[in-house]
This record gives sequence, C-alpha cells and structure tokens, in this order.
Amino acid sequence: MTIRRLYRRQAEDTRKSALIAAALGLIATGGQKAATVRAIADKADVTPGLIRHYFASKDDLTRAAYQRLMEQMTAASIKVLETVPADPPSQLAAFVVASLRPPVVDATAVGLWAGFLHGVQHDPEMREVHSTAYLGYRDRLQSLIAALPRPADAARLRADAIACNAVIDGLWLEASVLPERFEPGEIERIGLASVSAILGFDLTTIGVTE
Amino acid sequence: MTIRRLYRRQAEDTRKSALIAAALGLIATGGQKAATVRAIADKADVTPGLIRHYFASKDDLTRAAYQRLMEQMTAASIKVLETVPADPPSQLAAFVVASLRPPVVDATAVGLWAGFLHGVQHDPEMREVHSTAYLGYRDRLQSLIAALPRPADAARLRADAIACNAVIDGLWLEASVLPERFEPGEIERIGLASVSAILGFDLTTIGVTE
DNA sequence: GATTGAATTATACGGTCGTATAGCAGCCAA
DNA sequence: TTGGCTGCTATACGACCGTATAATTCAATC
Repeated sequence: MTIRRLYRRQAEDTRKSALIAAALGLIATGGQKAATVRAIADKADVTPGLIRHYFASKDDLTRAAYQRLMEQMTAASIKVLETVPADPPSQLAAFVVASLRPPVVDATAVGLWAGFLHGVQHDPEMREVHSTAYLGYRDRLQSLIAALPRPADAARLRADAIACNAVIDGLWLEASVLPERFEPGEIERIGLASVSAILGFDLTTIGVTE
Repeated sequence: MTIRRLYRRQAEDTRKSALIAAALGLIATGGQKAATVRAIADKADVTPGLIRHYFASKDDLTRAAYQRLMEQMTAASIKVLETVPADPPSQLAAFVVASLRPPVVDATAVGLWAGFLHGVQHDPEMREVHSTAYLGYRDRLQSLIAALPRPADAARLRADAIACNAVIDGLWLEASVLPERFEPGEIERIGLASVSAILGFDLTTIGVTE
C-alpha cells in the first residue's frame, strides 16, 4: 500500500503564480535548460502534472513567466519615482541611478534576460511583450527628459531617450556580468555623468547617493 | 548487409573548426537547446561519435565555440581600423559606426551572446575568456579615445571608455533585438552623437557614412 | 600492394525530457 | 454526513539527450 502525497487545494491564481515564480527562479539560476517541468513542479511543491493542468504547454508557462518578469521590472522602475522630490532633475537622476544598482543590476536578472532572449526573438507573443515593455520604459525615460528645463524638439527628444536608454542598458549589462571589474558606486557615477553629457544638462550635483 | 556511411579523413583543425561552426550556427538559430550533439554532428556532416573523438565532452566543445566567437568579434573590430584614415578622430568614429551596423548588429549575434551568457556566468574558463575579450575591446576603445587631441587624465579616460563602451553595447543590443523600431542609419547617428557628447569632442562631422 | 594505425562510423545504455491519461482526495454544497 | 465536482497526484509512453565502446574503413607507409 503506497501512501499518496498530501496536498491542499489552492486558487488558480495562487498556483499559477507559484509555478511562474518557480520557473523564473530556475531560469535565473540555471538558464532555460534547468527549468524543466519536473524541476519547476518540485520547486513549487507540486507534482509535474499540475503544470499542464494550468498551462496548455510548457511554452505557455514560459510565456507567462516572461510577461510576469516584464511587469515586475516596469513596476519597479515606476515605484522609485514616488520616493524622491518631484522636480524633473531629481526624478530623472533617481531613475537613472535606480537602474544601475541592485536589485536591477544583478547577476540573476541578466541571466533571466538572456534565458528569455531566444523566445523573444522567435515567439511572436513574447516579442510583443518585449516590444511593449521596452518602449514603455523608454517612453517613461523620454517623458522625464522632456520635463527638464531645457529646449528640445521632438526629434532631439527621441534621439536623447534612445541614447540614454542605451547607456543605461549597456552599463546595466556590464555591471551585471562582471561586477568585480567596477568599484562601488562607479557605475552609477558614470551613468549620471553620461546622461548629463548626452542631454547637456547636469544631473551629477543632485544628491541621490542614499 | 547494411551499407556503411562513406567518409573522408580530415585534419584535426579542419574537423574541429567545422564542428565549432556548426555549433555556433545552431546556437544562433535555436539557442543552446538546439545545439545537441546529434544536431551539431548532422550539420557538420559527420556522425555524433566524432564529437567526442575531438572534444572531451560537449561542454568542452561549447567552450571552444565561445572562444572562437570572441576571437571573431575582436578581430572584426580591429580590422575596420585599417580601412580608414589614421587620424584619431576618424579612427574612433569608424570604430563606433562599425560596431553599430551589420554584421556586428545582427539578430543572430545577440542570440549567440545570450546563448552563452549562462556559461559565462558559471563556467570559470568561459568567464575568463569573456573577461579578456571584454577588457580587450574596451582597452582598444580607450586607446582610441586617448589619442584624441583633448586633455584627459587617467581616471577620466577610464570613465569615458566605460561610458562609450556602454552606449555602444546598449545601442547594439536594442538595434539587434528590435531592428524594425529604428530608422536606417539612426543607430549609427545616435551612437556618434552620444560618444561625442560624452567625450566633449565632436565626431559627427566626420564622413563615415560609406 | 600489403600492413597498420588512427579517423570515423555504428550501436547501445541509462537518464531525462515534455506530454497524455486515469484515478485519488480535498473541499463545498446539500 | 454524504455526494460530487475538480484540483491534484500517479504512472506511463515515446523521443531525445550525452556518453561509452566496439567495429570498420580510409590513407599514409614501407
């Protein structure tokens, strides 16, 4: 007589959320290869069959996980803005610095990003999610730039937003992959200086060291 | 009586090279998941067993493929410098622009990069290869910046190189992943303008449109 | 042209993958 | 208390994974 595993019933959202979180954790640590159906179920403390009860396929779960990741990142970048003075330079400076230190700069985050890239490139649904999130982040950055007290037409604004976004992304990437190659605070300092230079508007004298 | 597959013997370097090329092609197209021993052998037109005749393990082949990739990218960026005037501004401008258009900006290149990232993060040998290649590229950039006719101390030089490298990387990333979101030539233009702004040295009037 | 060593193929093994399906058991309603 | 709905588990299947080893055949050498 074999004993059958005990369990508690959960709401659909709860289970889906737990499975997505488990998948993200595994992808961050070990890449897509590590996020097997069995490993995900194990980490979420359920049996593998349950995954296919809530998701049509493993790819479906992967898509849901990516969507969740993008939502989290967007939400995090917006939240920072509420904690600093409302004047445009402070807001922009805080946004830049927040994007260049933990938890945004993090080895697992870049691992996640890389793990999903192939899907983003080849799965239309994931591509759509990525495009929306990327443009949303950049638009947010652009609106912060537009609020600065300096003259700039629409074309200049677009170019500035793309450039600032690029330097932030590039620094994020390098600091996440090779953190030991940079001194503490160096990346944030360079980020602020670069954005200032690109915009022709000094942000380096604003106190965001906290 | 089954017929046995015909074959021709090859030099060790030839076979290794073919296997590495096959692996890179598969990783670029379908990610690490697609680069199975059998698929690699098939693409290189040999049988799977041969891989383990030349490489101690599949991970060993993966490491060799990454090393090859880094060498190719380094060589490509250096080669551009020979084809333009030797004055420092022209050299730097050419270097920047070359990094922001095909074949460097390319969907498969970023796919490859992402496919290897997990290994770079967790395999010490791959990490070493990455670190060397990254710092080599950045040092090359820094030496081009140092050659400009403008004053800059060592600390400023390091910060400028990191910042310029970041903006190039960020633009490379975004243009590779979402090429349809940018107008032709836009990325190169923004790259030159950003580097100019960061360095305080105008590079945008140099003819590198070719 | 026979010999011989190594490059290459062929085959097999244990493990793990994603998926399919049947049945148990927790929980709500009556 | 007791059905019954369905969340959840259990088990199985075929495919493919990386690896190991034996058998073959190519090509250089004498």
